[in-house]
Amino acid sequence: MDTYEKIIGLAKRRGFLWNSFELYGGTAGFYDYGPLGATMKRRIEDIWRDIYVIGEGFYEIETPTIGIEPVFVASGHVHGFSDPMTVCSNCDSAFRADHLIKGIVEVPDTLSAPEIKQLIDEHGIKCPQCGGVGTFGEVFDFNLMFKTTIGPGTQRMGYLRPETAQGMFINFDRLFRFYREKLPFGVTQIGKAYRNEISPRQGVIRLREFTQAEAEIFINPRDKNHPKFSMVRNAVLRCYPASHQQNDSEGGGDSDAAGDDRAAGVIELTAGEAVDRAIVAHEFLAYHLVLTNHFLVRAGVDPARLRFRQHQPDEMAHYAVDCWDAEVLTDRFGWVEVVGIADRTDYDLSSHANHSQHDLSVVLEYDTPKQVERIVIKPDMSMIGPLYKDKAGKVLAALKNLKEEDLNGDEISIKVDGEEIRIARDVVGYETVIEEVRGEDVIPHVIEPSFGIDRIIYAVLEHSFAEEIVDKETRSVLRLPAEVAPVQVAVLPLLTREELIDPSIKIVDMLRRSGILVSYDDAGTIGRRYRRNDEIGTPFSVTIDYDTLDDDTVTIRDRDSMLQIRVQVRELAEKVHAMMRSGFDSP
RNA sequence: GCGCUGAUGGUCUAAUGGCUAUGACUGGGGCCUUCCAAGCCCCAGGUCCGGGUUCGAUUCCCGGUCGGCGCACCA
Repeated sequence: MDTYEKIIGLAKRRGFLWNSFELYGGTAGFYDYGPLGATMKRRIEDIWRDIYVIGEGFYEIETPTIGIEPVFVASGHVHGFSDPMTVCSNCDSAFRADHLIKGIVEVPDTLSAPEIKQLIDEHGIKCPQCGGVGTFGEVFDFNLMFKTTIGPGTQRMGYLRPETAQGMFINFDRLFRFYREKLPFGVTQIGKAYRNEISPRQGVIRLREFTQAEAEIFINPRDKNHPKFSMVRNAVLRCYPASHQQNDSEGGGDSDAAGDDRAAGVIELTAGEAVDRAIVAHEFLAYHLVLTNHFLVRAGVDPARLRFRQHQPDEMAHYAVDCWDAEVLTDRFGWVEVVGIADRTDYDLSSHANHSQHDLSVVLEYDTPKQVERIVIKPDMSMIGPLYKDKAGKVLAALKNLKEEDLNGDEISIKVDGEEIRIARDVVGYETVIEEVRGEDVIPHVIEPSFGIDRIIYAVLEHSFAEEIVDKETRSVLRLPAEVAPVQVAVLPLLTREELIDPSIKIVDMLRRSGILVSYDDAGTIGRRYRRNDEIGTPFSVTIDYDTLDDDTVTIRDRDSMLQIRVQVRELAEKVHAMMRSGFDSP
């Protein structure tokens, strides 16, 4: 049994993760979070909020999970998020149609489905599976977005969002005002996204409905330095730069098997070095690599099984400047992407500006207004008007665009509708004025860290899972950080006796009132109950014994060391809170 | 989506063309028990779905669903 099986088995048995719709036979690509899973997920999301919403001041917004068609036309998902496919009628194998004609056309992306089909037929493409010629059926587009209709009738198309990002981009102008028209600012969203995967497998690693936590940070394209970079300059990152990935068969490599040397190309360096040596494109991106690293480790990812892999140039979206994936090492799937951190430039805002016909540029005010010398051209319209009649308007516009150097000589040459027109110099007057320019129009660039919460939860489960031999028995333990454990304290009467149960119940109430997630368990022997709690990652167990009745003390038992300390009941809540922050207080 | 393969209590598993479908673990109740899955008694719980063959199907056949592996896919 490999680790994946153990984790999924444990998660199923103990109420972390269940296959959805199991009562009706189940459906691939959907998972339910059970009581412990949902609690753990919420707590991981809260760590994320603590870092991004509170720590960075990036407010969280909430936008619909259904989007209208124009949004996804602008984002490129309607056209780009689908793949042309075709099926061989002989062996029923399905193929990417554009891949079949790769050797024939340079850019198959631009072709329509019928055009691809025609090329396949003309060139007698063989089926890679069975070798059949002329066996391919029609080429059809398979779009990975779930489609629906909005309102009665079927007129208006809607799509379930394939990412949460677009909801933030299309609110840019509102957000910019909210943040009082200053760059940089950030906004976040945690929510569901949907992709109708062709063949989802690998359990929770590839889902049709999943949770994303995304931040969109709008920055000044002229200044990608980060105001707080000095605070993270010395933070160490495990980087796997594109230039070190040559030996990998594929840049992606997220699910290729084995390979113990995969760490070979990984280098450890500080964020400062990464920027100084131009390994990471700029400070803003490096700052967010560090922040991502903080978050993942705090959530319970093993730092030794975490790396930042840079996208290869051909792997990156064409508009992106630089892109890094946080990857975690898993037992069965190898390195798996859990976070993508990209500089998306002005691609999204420009595209929405074009498609929506709304200007999304902002004025960047200079610190001090610049004095700019400018010439103002003053043509004599009483001459030009009668001379050029219906063309006069265009002539005027062309003249206004002239530069000072164009005004030398006796004649001025302009082009109107491709025709050269010469105008006597003395018809056009001009003067030089000093203007105050307060700023310039720019479209902000976007830094986007995008987190796959479900994958992170799986990674945390796997990385915190351990089996150890204690007294010849195997002890399964989830070494979850106290901050993410779905049960923080188990309260256990040493024996199932009324005189111990009564004070135990009182202690449960007391701890719960102080905000601790408590479970109470009096079934079976004390050892069995410790093991049960080890398996779900409960960091501390409080045991009530006969000494409790005498001197009002209880023991606190530490999940990881299995050691115990004795504390006064009146100090218990405070001690537990302290230990959840800074670890078990060893005897 | 294609090919191969599997599916029996919550979990793991045995067996079978007809008989009360096996066992372990877990779970519930009780006895015992003064700190790391001890023991004893009792209880609950199962043949993935649909169709076919058959007097009779959990078992054989076909289709579906789900899982695993390989191929393809993973903006």
